[in-house]
Amino acid sequence: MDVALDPTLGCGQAHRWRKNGDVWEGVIGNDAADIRQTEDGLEFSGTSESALKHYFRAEDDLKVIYSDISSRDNHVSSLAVMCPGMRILRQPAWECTATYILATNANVKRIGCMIDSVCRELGRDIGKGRASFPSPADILEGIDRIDSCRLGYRKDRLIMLAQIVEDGILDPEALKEMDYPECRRTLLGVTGIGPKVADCVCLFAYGHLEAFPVDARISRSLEKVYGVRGGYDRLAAFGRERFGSYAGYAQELLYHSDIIMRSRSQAHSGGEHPI
DNA sequence: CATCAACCTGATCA
DNA sequence: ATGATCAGGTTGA
Repeated sequence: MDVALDPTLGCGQAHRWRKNGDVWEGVIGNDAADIRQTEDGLEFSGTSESALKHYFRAEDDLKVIYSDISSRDNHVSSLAVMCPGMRILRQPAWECTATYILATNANVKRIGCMIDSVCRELGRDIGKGRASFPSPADILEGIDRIDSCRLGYRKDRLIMLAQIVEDGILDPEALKEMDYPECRRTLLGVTGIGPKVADCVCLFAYGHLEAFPVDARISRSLEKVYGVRGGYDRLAAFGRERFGSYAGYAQELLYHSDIIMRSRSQAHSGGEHPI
């Protein structure tokens, strides 16, 4: 399995990975996993190889996927060359849905803070100072401690989500059987899940690789690179039509390149040299 | 279907 | 130092 850890774990599709030296520390399911990139693969502890392969979607043939989206678009083609080994993850359905409900209208840093505190306050200790992402029952049982997580208006949305899952009104497992349109439609029925979150969950949890989530970054990229502008549906449709059945991979490449570009331009803009 | 203000909170900027 | 603005959106009018 060819995978580049840095772009895969560091580009914001999953929010719980932190790089400590050359080791990526995080949580996969209930495993406190540590992963390190070596010359010829991965070195890992705290989890199993099968769990790792599942999480990294080892069955995705990057060669096929990259060449498909590259053949459709020159810009993405050059990004693919610059960023080999970036993979879409397969995150646990419940966790992914809950974290993306929390990840609305906040910057990356704050999203990380919110999710960390939710795990710390409501999840279970899994060793190495890490905690699992809380189950719906964990959240409902610890509901009196949730204020300390400072989720703002996301708090009620998270509680409602936990409640409908606990009540069996929404079954994250059942959505695995659905195709992309049905999965998306079902998710959109949940309070707090709009088109962007629905597409993220479709892509990062349910493996609908044709999903093309449009966030603020992608919106900027599409305008800058392709001169396309418009509302959510228009931009998402553009992405799916242009990049095809692996539009989600193209989206991640565009997203990742925007991070690189913006961090570069910031570094050259001057004016932010503290001390 | 497009537009728009309001919404928790914490960081950044003027 | 203190107020405005913004940040990986969603909702309801």
